[in-house]
Amino acid sequence: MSMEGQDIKKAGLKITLPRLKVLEILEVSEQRHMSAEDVYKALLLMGEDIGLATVYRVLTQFEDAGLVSRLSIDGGHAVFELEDGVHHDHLLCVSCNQIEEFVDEVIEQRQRSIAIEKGFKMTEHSLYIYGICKQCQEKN
Amino acid sequence: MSMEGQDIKKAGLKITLPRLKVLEILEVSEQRHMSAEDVYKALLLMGEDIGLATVYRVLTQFEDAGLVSRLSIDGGHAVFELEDGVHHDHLLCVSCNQIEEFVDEVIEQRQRSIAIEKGFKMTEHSLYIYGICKQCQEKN
DNA sequence: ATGTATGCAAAACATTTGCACCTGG
DNA sequence: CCAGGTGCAAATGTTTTGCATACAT
Repeated sequence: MSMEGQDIKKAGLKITLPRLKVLEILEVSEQRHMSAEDVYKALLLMGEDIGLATVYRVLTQFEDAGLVSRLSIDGGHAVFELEDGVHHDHLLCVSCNQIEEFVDEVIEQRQRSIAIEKGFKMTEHSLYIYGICKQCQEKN
Repeated sequence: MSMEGQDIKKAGLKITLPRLKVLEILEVSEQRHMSAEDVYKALLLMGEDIGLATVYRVLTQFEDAGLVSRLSIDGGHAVFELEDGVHHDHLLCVSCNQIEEFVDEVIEQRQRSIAIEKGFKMTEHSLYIYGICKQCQEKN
């Protein structure tokens, strides 16, 4: 029995099989960024019979608990990643949908300044850089 | 007959009443950022009987033509703004949904550098700062 | 005339919710 | 035991699409 039950309990949630399995998928999956559908399919492959609605509910609860964070890709669907406590932004390949992460303190600082200039109390921000990754450029 | 017909024609589109009216709404409306639904309702108020599907189609065509740009707010629905040729990013008030614009050359430059560092050929980027605007802060 | 554009209703899509049943502590 | 969790199906909200009709050039 792994340790992640603790995280779930700390979030005020009961340790149930669906919640353990969703967390496990996020941890063991080769892809760091997964949609609810991705998680659902991975669970099916594992032989777990967990409904898609439950996957959505669990991911939302995990988000509220700070265990995962939700990225909203270009208006369309959401993807989730395990929260590691380190804020970062994302680069997305529009060709292969690969996602890379980056941290840039200059941008963070400018954002804070802009919010202050405009009289906003910043609650969060989202920055996505879209482009074609190295591998996809080489492919053409 | 206003001049905007030219823009529509340049985009390779026929000058039709729905297209002229949608463009007019975007130009005369007090709100610079409008959802398809907002445009649709404004048309109804004007007494124009234009279908919502047509509004979506026209806005998408205008986007392709570079006449408007589409913002994807926080995963949910899209809003459109007239394209003025000057790139800018957005600050959104999470309380009153007001949208402000800003331009920051430092952030633009850092984004370009990051794309290069990561081997990406940047195609576009989106940056949204969420927060509580001055007026909403004062209200509480 | 004829290729486009439009309106309507239906479909699509991601996500959420109501409700009866199940289950963890 | 029983509050909370789950599965399923139906509802949601936004956007898209099929198709028959109407219109711009």
